[in-house]
Amino acid sequence: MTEHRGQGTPNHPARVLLVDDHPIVRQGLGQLIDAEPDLALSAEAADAPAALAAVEREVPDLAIVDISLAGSDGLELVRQIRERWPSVRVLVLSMHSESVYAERTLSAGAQGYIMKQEPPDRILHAMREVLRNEVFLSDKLRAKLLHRLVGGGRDRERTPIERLTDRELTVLRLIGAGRGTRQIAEELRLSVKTIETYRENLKRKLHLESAAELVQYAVSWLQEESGG
Amino acid sequence: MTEHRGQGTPNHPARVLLVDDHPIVRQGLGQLIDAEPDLALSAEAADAPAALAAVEREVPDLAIVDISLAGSDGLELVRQIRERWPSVRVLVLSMHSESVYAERTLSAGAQGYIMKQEPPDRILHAMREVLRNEVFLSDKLRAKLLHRLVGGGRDRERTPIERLTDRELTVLRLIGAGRGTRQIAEELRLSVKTIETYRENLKRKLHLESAAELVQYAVSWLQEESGG
DNA sequence: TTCTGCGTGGGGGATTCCCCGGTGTTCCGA
DNA sequence: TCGGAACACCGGGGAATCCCCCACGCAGAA
Repeated sequence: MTEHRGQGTPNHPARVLLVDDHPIVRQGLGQLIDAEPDLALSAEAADAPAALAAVEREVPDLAIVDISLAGSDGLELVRQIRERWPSVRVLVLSMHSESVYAERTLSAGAQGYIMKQEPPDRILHAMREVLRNEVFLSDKLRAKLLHRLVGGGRDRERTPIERLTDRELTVLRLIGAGRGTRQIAEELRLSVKTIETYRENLKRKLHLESAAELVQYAVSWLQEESGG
Repeated sequence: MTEHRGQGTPNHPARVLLVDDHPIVRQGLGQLIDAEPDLALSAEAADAPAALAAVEREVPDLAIVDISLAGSDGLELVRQIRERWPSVRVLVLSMHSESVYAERTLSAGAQGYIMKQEPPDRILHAMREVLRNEVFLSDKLRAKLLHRLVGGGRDRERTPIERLTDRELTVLRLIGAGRGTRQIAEELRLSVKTIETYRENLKRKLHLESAAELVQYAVSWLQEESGG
């Protein structure tokens, strides 16, 4: 087996780029990385343009990206990094609960998703897993995805959104637009019961646990759709 | 003039308590404080109960509190600290834009408000100002508050969000995070009926027509809050 | 044909929505 | 010092919904 760049041996520590708009978070992560002999801080960036410039300049082994960057979209940054520098692995660090964002970050090209609430040693573990070319996810999320593979035949490469029916997609848009069940039924000239069925199907297919989470998902998905 | 405790002389460094639910942020702030001879890290806490226990045990000179603690309300924590230990000064550290939260934190008893987007030396400066018994705010916010005192027309220039009650704002955040009514009631240890009342008030104050619109509003508001 | 997915609808209990009402406290101005 | 807001909290009750089941017809695929 040929040698991989950035495997993180003590002789050649893996070079890490931090992308977060909070200086304190960068400081905390930087210290965390400095204390590890197999990791080295390559550069820091506070926004997407600076991050892309740093990637171009440094071509790090790993980029840790906060998806809720000020102004622009962290997801789009992940997409651009992975598209133009496939060798740069990406670990997404977020303060949001994984139910809404984790799958999107993976389909944007990230190799891992971890929350800021996690303890430092777990974050280090996530970084090393991603550097070893493994995918890092919480056990809960991993179970979700595995469960899908077992049941699903050829659908595994499709994003959850793409597995939705036309009608389900229409209903999802209307939910994201702030419409209630009865209102959707009237607009589509369908029974309220039918809309309820679609909402159930949406919850199941998108792995959401409640109607509240469904609306949250729909609104943020719709914003991402129309906003970039 | 008698000597004040915790003035932060090199002989008696000011003792600082960190309250934040993100370990990385605590690490970054902790390192920041350790590097300063006039400041000393007293304790850390990840949630409100642990913070209150730490205050009781340590009685620090300064508490740095993140208002968006997981689940419960950081504002309420500030209130309780200031009520029971008036000698403990509080600096609120937040990722949210100051226009919404800064005034509330001041009237809850905090002596300062600073955003996580600020550079570390400015955060240190804010800590020292508060320890010197000065109020720390950004110039912009300081001007805004003065302007409000001069001009009598108070509510005219206030955004609908700024007219919300503290509790209403907390509930709005939880709605935007995808929580249902029952879940919010459990997290805040209140009756379901109380949460229903807050939702009604939110709808009325934000000029929304239905629960669906309220959730839509809450989700998109929270996204632009945490992203900009 | 049989099977599977899709669009459509229903039953029924639990929960929420949405309007009404109330209490107790705090704070502020007359 | 005496209202009178504003705020936090809670309840009743009927309508609407959520959320778990199920069913039917129809198209295309196996």
